Amino acid sequence: MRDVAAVAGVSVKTVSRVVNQESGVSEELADRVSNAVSLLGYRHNLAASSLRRAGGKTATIGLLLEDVANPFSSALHRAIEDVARSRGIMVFAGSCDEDAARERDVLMALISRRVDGLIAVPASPDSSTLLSEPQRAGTPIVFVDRPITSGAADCVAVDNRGGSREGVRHLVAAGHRRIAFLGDAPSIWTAAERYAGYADALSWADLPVGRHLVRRNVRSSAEAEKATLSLLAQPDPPTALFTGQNLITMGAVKALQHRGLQHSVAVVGFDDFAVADLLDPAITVLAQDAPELGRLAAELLFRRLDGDAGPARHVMLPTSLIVRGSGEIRVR
Amino acid sequence: MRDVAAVAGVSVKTVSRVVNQESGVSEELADRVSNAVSLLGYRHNLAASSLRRAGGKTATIGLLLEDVANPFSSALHRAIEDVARSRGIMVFAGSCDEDAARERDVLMALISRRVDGLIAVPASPDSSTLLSEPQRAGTPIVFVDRPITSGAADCVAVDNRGGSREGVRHLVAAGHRRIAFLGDAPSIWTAAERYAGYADALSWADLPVGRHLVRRNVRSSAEAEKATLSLLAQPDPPTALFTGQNLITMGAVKALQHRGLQHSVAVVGFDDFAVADLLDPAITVLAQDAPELGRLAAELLFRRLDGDAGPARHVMLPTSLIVRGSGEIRVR
DNA sequence: TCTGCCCCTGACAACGTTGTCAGAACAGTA
DNA sequence: TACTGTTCTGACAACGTTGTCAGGGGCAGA
Repeated sequence: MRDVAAVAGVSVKTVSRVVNQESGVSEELADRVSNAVSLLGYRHNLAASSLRRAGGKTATIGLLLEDVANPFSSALHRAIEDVARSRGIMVFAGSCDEDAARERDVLMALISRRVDGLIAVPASPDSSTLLSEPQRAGTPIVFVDRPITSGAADCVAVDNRGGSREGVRHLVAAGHRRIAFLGDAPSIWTAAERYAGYADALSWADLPVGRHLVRRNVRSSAEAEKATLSLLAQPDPPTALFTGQNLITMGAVKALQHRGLQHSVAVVGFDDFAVADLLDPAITVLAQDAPELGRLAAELLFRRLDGDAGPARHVMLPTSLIVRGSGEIRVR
Repeated sequence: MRDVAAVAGVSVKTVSRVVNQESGVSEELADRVSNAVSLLGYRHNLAASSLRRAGGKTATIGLLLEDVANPFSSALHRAIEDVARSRGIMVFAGSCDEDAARERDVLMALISRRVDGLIAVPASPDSSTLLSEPQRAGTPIVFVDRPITSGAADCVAVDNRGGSREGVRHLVAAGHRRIAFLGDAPSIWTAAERYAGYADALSWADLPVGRHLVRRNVRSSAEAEKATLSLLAQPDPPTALFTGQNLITMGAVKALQHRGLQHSVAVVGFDDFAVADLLDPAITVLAQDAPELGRLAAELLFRRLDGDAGPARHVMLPTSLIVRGSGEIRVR
């Protein structure tokens, strides 16, 4: 900037004014400065700028995701990026792998970089650092997909419980009475909610929640496949499966295909996935609108950055049941 | 930091020393400082630090992707993140949507933020800004998935042409002589290479490249579906399809299912995708190792950041043919 | 001609750090 | 005791920018 000023024969402050498009610089000087800028290939240094500027805004937000490579996370990421970009803001994204220690590391790295705001999918609902550290630093944080129970904070999530209830009722309506549940670890809030919805629907239909029909610690597609095989090998096997997550759905379908039961055992899965409609039968799912979730979270965050100091808001989005075939297989 | 110094009764420089874990601070003072740090909840400001520090490193790299939400891009992203994190470096990722103007915007935003290095999937092979701007700023850049032709630069890519050749030969070996090609816009380097591999294989087998069997501007799954239907409606329809990208593969499969031809028309696709093995028939694909691609790109970049000033390197990874059924359907 | 006002412009300090260097305190040696 | 060397500490300037404020010049009105 000093060099530009020297070439243009003005002061650095005038260069600063031109670069920031402030008013009150004569056209002639502005032109001289612009020319010097392109001559020297000068690029504005945002870090130095935000250091001095009021509020020290860095035009940067941080994103704590489960895994940037997972389709749900990356759909959130993209939606948030789009909102951020419309305001000239860049996004740091970090993967936490459902691991509290890793989550804390990423959080601290983001705070060190003085992000203006944070959006997080919390690994655990009772993380205290996720609330206290941003608060201490004066950085607003919005939670997506899962709330946090250790304090009040903005949150955008889907109606996991209601959606699951609807999905399981759909199976009941097809005549099923032995409906199995396969889900992620109950420590994950969404998995717990989805199980609760399953239990709701069964009790609404006056059906018992059979322990032998429930698998609540399924962590991967391969585990889902094994768990499904073990469910099917029982004396009184389920006639329908409710799967609590897309990887689990895929594993379960694989197991059904393996046993040649894909046309006789019904499946409803939580979360849509690519080509679910190309399978035979096509898979009935409860879809959640991840882009919308991300967009809303970003807008909540930017409202905070714009000065909104109102009470914490909770936004709940509905899921939608997409009927494709696998969930409409009637009981034999 | 000034506050911490006041509380600990030392100078700011001593606080700086403790925070950076420099040697040569007596244990007593270091303890006093540490206590003051946690008492006040002080957090190191990396932006200010990098402003002053030699070389002005920001411990940050930038990633220019096609779309953070696309599975290939996000797999790259994750692999790069993992290498970066092991060095305490955060990653900015931006989506360019194959659009040169958008790419330029993201690039400039990253340069303004003084990223230490860049990794890019270039939208076009002859972008000059993508080389000149980082060079001017002294920021090393590594290209992934596609090279850039307008100058010498590090690049990590897959053997698109060789892989496609292998895939098409596989179809030829199953007796096919009318093999269609469906691919993305030829302006995208990978699409052009894959088409070249297709043409190579046909000429190797002394088969003509029939214009009526080639569709080179397919941009989405829906377009692929339409294009496939039009190919099949011809008087002399193809007996096999070679699809140049996973969304195209999905669209083509959908069209085949629609016409009930999935068991009579062979398909080999470039790029693997989730549940390709659950379809009926399961889809034979040429898989590329995206995480490895990302890892290698990140390591090349960090080698540059560590001072390697050698000539530009090109790394080429092989693809692997995964035989699953759809590509082994023999000609009737 | 002088006063007052507005418009431009630039000098200077400050943002939160760290590199440089000099000084203080102490121990060891002649 | 005087000198040297080592270890620890702090004052100061600087990184690249912008907020603040004051000064210079031009113009209208008295």
